[in-house]
Amino acid sequence: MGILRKTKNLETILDIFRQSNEALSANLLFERLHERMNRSTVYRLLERLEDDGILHSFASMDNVKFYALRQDCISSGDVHSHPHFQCTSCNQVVCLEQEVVFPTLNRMRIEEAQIFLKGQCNSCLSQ
Amino acid sequence: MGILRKTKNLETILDIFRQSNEALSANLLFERLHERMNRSTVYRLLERLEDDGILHSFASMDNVKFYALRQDCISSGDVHSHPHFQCTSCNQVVCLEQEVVFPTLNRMRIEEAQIFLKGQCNSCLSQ
DNA sequence: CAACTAATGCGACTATGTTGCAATAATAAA
DNA sequence: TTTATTATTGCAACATAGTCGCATTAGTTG
Ligand SMILES: [Mn+2]
Ligand SMILES: [Mn+2]
Ligand SMILES: [Zn+2]
Ligand SMILES: [Zn+2]
Repeated sequence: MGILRKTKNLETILDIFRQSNEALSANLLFERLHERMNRSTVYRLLERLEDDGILHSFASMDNVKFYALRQDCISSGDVHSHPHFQCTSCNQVVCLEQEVVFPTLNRMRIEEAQIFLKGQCNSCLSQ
Repeated sequence: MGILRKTKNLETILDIFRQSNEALSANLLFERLHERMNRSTVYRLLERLEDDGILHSFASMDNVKFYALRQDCISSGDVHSHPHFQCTSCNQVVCLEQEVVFPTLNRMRIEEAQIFLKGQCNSCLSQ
């Protein structure tokens, strides 16, 4: 798969991700677009951008799929993953820098890992 | 909150959790009940059992809420959490024993943490 | 037993996400 | 530039997970 055509909608969505370092759900994105893009299109573009390796996705604790720009990451035999954090005050979701490595455990082969944290973000703490 | 009345439905659901150490979603539970309990009742009982501290819940990577019996766990200032694991072959979801402690980070106050792992479980690996 | 009210079933509803299809627009070919 | 090709879009209908109001049922208490 991958991006075949560079459309206006695709550029619009990419710009939103580039203009902030937040992670966004399809619905949050849809709201920021002031509903000027069809809901299906938003979902399809997010999927395409993930297939293409430009975005990555993860599930929030509320069972909502979030997307964020993919940073280059280490690859090796072990599974790598960075945590995601949601502030319980301002609700912002962000990728945390710190990479976590999951060593192969004795009794199971780990292939994918997700760490999701909730709490108070720095800017909400200092208010 | 908490359990006020010990009903048949409640016992039925608790028995299913006690008879295996799996984690289950509302729908998986509904299927195991051979649809002999109303869907809303399943959701409501899961919520009640969680409020009462008998079950705990977490989100799977597919954005589905899973429940499992709550084991007694350490409490201290730090946030404690055990990982959850889903086998990509047999789809079983289980709680892992190992506790993970999240120390308070410099720039944010962590209040809740979730680790979700996917891969091959022991019994699927040895086949 | 009767009285009280939590729990249940039912149906309608919300939120999130998916899909088929005809129309549109990005790209390639002429 | 114009035309042809087909990926992308909007739309509507659908799917799945979960919630809620309300009348009925069934634990619990005395
Ligand atoms: Mn991330
Ligand atoms: Mn668990
Ligand atoms: Zn915040
Ligand atoms: Zn397995």
